[in-house]
Amino acid sequence: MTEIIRKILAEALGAMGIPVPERMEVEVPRDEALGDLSTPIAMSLSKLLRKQPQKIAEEIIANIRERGDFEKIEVAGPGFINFTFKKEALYRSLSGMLREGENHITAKDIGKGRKILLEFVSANPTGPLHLGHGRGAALGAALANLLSAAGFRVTKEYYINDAGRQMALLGESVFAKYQELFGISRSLPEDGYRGAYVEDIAKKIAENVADRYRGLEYVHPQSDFFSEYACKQMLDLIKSDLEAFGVTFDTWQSEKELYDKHEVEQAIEYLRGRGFIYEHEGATWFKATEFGDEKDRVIIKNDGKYTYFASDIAYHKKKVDGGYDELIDIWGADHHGYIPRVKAALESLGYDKEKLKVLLVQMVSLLRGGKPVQMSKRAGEFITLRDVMEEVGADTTKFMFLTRKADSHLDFDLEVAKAASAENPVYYVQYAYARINSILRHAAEKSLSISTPEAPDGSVSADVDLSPLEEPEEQRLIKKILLYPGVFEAAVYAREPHRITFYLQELAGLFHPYYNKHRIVTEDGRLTLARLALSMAARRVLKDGLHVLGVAAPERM
RNA sequence: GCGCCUGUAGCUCAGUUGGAUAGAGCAACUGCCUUCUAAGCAGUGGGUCAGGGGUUCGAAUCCCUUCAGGCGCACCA
Repeated sequence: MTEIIRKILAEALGAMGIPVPERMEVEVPRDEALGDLSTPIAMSLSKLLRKQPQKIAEEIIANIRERGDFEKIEVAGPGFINFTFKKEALYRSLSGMLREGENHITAKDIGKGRKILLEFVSANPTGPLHLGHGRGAALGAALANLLSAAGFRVTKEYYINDAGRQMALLGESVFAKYQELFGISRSLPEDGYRGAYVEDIAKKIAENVADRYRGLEYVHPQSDFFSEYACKQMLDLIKSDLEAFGVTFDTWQSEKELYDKHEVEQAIEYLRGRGFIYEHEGATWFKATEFGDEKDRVIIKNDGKYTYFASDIAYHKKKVDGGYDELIDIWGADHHGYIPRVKAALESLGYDKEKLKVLLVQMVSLLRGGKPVQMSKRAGEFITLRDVMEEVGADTTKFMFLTRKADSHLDFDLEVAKAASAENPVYYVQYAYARINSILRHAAEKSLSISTPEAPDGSVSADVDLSPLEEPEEQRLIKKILLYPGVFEAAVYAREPHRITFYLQELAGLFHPYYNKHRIVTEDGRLTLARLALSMAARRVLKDGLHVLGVAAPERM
């Protein structure tokens, strides 16, 4: 519907010789009595044209050619142009949507096949995923679904930090536990890992190799064996946690591999050739300040070891070289200070830094009954993503994450999430979907069903006469359903899946009262078919939206 | 000290990139199942949009400032 308004506005402005603004705002008026859709465009043009908004609005209206779809178009308030559709126009749009099936939503093809590399989670394989990772996972997966549905070619990537000190620490921690299994006391390294999972891995190794490494020192080659084994175990655990959470990846990029294939060296040498690398006090530095960062950054320490940033340069070079039109990184907000240097790296490599978009996910505070849950990774006491999934459920957890925009802090209260489970927003939306399915089943028993591309087994064509839908609840529902493509599009442009979440709650919030007040399946065949068609349309949008969010759409509850 | 994020109903959060009288869910209170699913519905109460200044036709939204919370400011990852 918003598309129709934009089109006729553009035509009218064109006829008036006014340049069409890039972004024409079309919104739903606060009060439905004002109209179905509204635009403040006359007010925004007021300054440019040096005319009163009301006058401009009137002129625009006078220049609108195709007004056949509208009951009325009028100026209101300080200069809004309000549009009210004819019922027939709404019925026509809804019929079109039913006929087109899934294509209706993605038909616009915003992405036009452009390639996006979406990197998210990328948690170090040194411990299980926690709730903050879950938030990134939920957002990343939803964003990938959203962008894919909009016609982008999205690759979901997980970057594995399997090189460097942390892996050595993990290996040594496991090694210490392994020795303990044979009654040999070894102190953990100072910053070692203490979780129960460390012991689990040690036990697994003992099962496999028995006492082969008993009593040895933590040096090559056993150090490599332990750290690599532990890393693999952790990755398996992370993968299975993500899978249980319903999040999958297309590619897993290993940091170690960047070193093994000399891609880090090559990237640095390339930059050295361009004059952005220098030696100072025994270390190798990158001239980040040339590209707007606060200070230059060390990439090789004076002990000869690379910093994390060194491999990140190579990694992001690899990303761009992969032929992607856009890179999206989802990071925890605690890494925000890192953005300027990575952008600097991209620029120094000769790439457009605007290609990279970093989405920051704010911290999650885990509460139980209003009190913070104490978590200490060092002591190995923390609640993992899996714990939360088992306690409150994956769908609820995801939905909670996706009802917030990424950059706001989040209090996740286990008691609230659980206690409210019966009246959780996620169930409200899912219930609407399940309820519609129940109605359709009921209708099918009475040999009443309608055929649409997604339900081809029906006996009646989608060209149902919708004109019996005259109740205000029905009008509201139709309009809300027809708004979905616009909401979807806005969510895509803003890269904000949470807009879908809120829309779905609103849609469910119209269907439930409708259901409660009116019967879908009645003695009146014409009315019944029309209502079934409306329900089908709502069902499709709910299903599509839930799919984007990565939340289950249950046939029954 | 500097930088980034946040501050909206008792609680958790939206607010369509500056638009009309600021919304939803929880929580509280009152009603509704013989009928397609009560995980639902109908109704009631609830606000100095942290405070102050500015920009303009118009500000929760943009700018400045104060306050509060969080997170960063490594030759850590």
